[in-house]
Amino acid sequence: METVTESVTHAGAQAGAQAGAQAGLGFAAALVRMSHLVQHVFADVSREHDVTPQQAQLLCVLTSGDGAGVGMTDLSRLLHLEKPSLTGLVDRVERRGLVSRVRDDADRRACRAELTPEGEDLAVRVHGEIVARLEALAADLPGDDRLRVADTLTTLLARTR
Amino acid sequence: METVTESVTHAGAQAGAQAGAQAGLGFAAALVRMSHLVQHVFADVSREHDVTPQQAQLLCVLTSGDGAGVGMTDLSRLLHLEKPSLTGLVDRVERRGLVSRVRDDADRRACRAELTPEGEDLAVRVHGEIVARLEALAADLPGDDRLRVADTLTTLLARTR
DNA sequence: ACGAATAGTTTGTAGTGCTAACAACATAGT
DNA sequence: ACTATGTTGTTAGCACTACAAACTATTCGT
Repeated sequence: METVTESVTHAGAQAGAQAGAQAGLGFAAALVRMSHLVQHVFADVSREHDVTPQQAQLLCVLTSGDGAGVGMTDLSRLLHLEKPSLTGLVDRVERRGLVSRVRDDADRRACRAELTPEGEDLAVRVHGEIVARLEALAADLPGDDRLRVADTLTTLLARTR
Repeated sequence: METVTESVTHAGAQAGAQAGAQAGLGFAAALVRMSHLVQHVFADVSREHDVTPQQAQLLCVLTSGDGAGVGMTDLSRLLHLEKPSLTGLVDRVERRGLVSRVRDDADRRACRAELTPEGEDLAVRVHGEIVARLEALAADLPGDDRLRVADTLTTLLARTR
């Protein structure tokens, strides 16, 4: 616990020192900045494909499914959204013809969101473009480092489930 | 360049394969997931302090300054926001008494955004809490790995400036 | 069959972020 | 000095995001 507190002070001091220096960001600070960069890439790519980042994320989550569509409740968990937020998001994406709601035969309350062919197409293009840009950013990084980062982050992510 | 293309296909195949497996995410996929996690932490902490993530980010950026405040144009660059978006954001944060606009003596068009004492206080608390949670998440990670990730990401971030 | 739980939607509110159009000031050119 | 041009920040209007509270329709436990 002392380690944590110490790191906080440390990172705070660094952040206050100089904005553009980039000399040895703390672990947390590096993650935060990286997160902003990723969000930025996400926003750029989404915009170029005429959807919002949230809509793009919805499409990408749907591609990960087995193709049978995902229920609204599951989706809200996957996207960390309350149900009313999701209703609106799916509404807007459905209006654009990228997704369609399919009523569940087994449970007449439920419905699943499925990608339309255009939605599938867009999702694949957006996903590919985002991955490509991130890989491109790291292109001149030693392959070893890239692998270690991916592995370490994967481990860290696994612990949060 | 071939490496990039290959990685894309690779990551795409992995993403489609299984959602919860977590076995060896690609570099880009790991970054994207990490980004979502960070965003989530940001949102949680901000909410607990009764501000939005965007407002919290604004406060944090202002603490990094030398205390003399930051001009709106500079802020919009730092936050990747168009100027009208920033006007609104600063309006709302100013209404909450966390920031105040100070007119520039040298250029009477310009103004600088400065943290009020309460804003400074909140910024420090939010920043500390975010860093603490991220460090806590990585607490059971080997210190070596944590350092390497921080260094590699710092290098990567430096190249995008 | 009846009450509680669940799936999703509607309503109302606050905030976000963009473009286009604007007002005020600063600066360079003549 | 004076006008043209650029800069700084704002306003207006739009679409989207996200939430809580309240609602409808259906399912499930007993």
